[in-house]
Amino acid sequence: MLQSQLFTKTRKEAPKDEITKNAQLLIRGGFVHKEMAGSYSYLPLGRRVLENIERIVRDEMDRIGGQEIRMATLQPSEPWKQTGAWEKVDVIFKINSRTDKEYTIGQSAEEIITPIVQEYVRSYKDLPVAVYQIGQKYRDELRAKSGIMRGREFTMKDMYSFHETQEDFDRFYALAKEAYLRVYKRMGLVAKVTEASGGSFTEKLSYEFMVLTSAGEDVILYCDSCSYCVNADISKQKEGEACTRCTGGNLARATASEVGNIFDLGIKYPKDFGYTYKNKDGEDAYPIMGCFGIGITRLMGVIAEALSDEHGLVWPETVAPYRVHLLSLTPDDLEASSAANLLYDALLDLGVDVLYDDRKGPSAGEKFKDSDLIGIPLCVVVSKKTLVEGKFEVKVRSSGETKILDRDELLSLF
RNA sequence: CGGGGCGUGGUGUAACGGCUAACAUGCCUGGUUUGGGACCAGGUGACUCCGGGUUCGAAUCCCGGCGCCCCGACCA
Repeated sequence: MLQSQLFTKTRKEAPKDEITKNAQLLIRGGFVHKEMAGSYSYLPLGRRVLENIERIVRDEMDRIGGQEIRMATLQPSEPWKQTGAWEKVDVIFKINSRTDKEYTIGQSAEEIITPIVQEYVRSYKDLPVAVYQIGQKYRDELRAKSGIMRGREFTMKDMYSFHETQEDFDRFYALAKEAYLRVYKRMGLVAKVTEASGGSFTEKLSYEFMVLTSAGEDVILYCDSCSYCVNADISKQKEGEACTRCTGGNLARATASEVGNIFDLGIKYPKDFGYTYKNKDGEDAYPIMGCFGIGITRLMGVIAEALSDEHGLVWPETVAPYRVHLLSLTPDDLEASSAANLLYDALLDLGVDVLYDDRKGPSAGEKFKDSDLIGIPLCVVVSKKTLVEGKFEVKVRSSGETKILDRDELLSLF
């Protein structure tokens, strides 16, 4: 991508009403545009980041047998009334057509997926099954906040699984847990599996996946020795007390952001919809159901919060909008600009995603500032200074480490 | 939803109740520059969030609305 053609521009200053780092940096870098409180548009750079996050999530869900679908976002009110959610869940957006028919726009999809699976999965031979989607969710939050981290519209991966037995659910839950932890790790984040309330879903505990960040809205207590972690909301223990799950560990306290969760739904939804399958003995039985969420847009915000520095964003390679930011410092110099053009083409030939700052106006300093702000992992500088020896400067955004390489050395990095 | 704060060119700010609403940045022209948001000159851009009211006179004071942010509550 030629940066001279990129329609978004960076900004020196963030809008004054954005306090959180994720919103400030993402707006300044031209990744997102705010439409209203809790609702953002994703611009070229931001859209590419989201796509990369989605790719990782999709990859891991497919790996544990998830089947991707796409459910309707505009949904009938009836199934929501059937389960009681229409009255009980206050974040549901309710809309009326001009003929006064009631609809909702999806805030979750248990009410949609259960009847779909019911139609096809009728035998124990068809179980277990796990189905997921990645799509927009809409929740009538009383207060949107924290930039893109808590909006009224957001992107979520929601997976639903159906099982014959509790044991089989537990087996799949363990698989999903590992997949979730891989998802976060691949994005450069460290998540903790946290015991939490099941909300209005279930009496049982649920598990939340928490990334430690000061921008988070949850408080967790975690053991400094074992992997035990609990949401402070439901913990009977306090910071500094001894861990009850291991010997020698003490509980530490931290703010964190929830980037995923798992609920054991039991047989609530199959019961509500009269969904039974035939078991081995030919009897009708309710499948046990689980739901598994990952906040895609929130992950983008958490990465922006957790991995940025005073100069701007620092994207991990796996989610970065481009892999290389190629800066042509002296585009008016014929020799330098043709060297940059050749390098750009060579990188494209190798299949490397490159943002090429070929702009003629901005000074060298401005290009460096922009590059730091946008946060692409590798910055390659083409200028007369190093070109006299036939070399290029390569800078790693995260560490600041710099190397002077010739063309072959540079291309061999990819 | 309770409490607090804030609404002025695209963005960030200024302006005692009183002159043509100022400055920076951005954007456009031209020139000069090119290793950390460089410089010079000219230009563009605002019904001061909306609606009422007070006043000779309102960006400024009062009332109502709307919007945004923060704290809390809430959070499938």
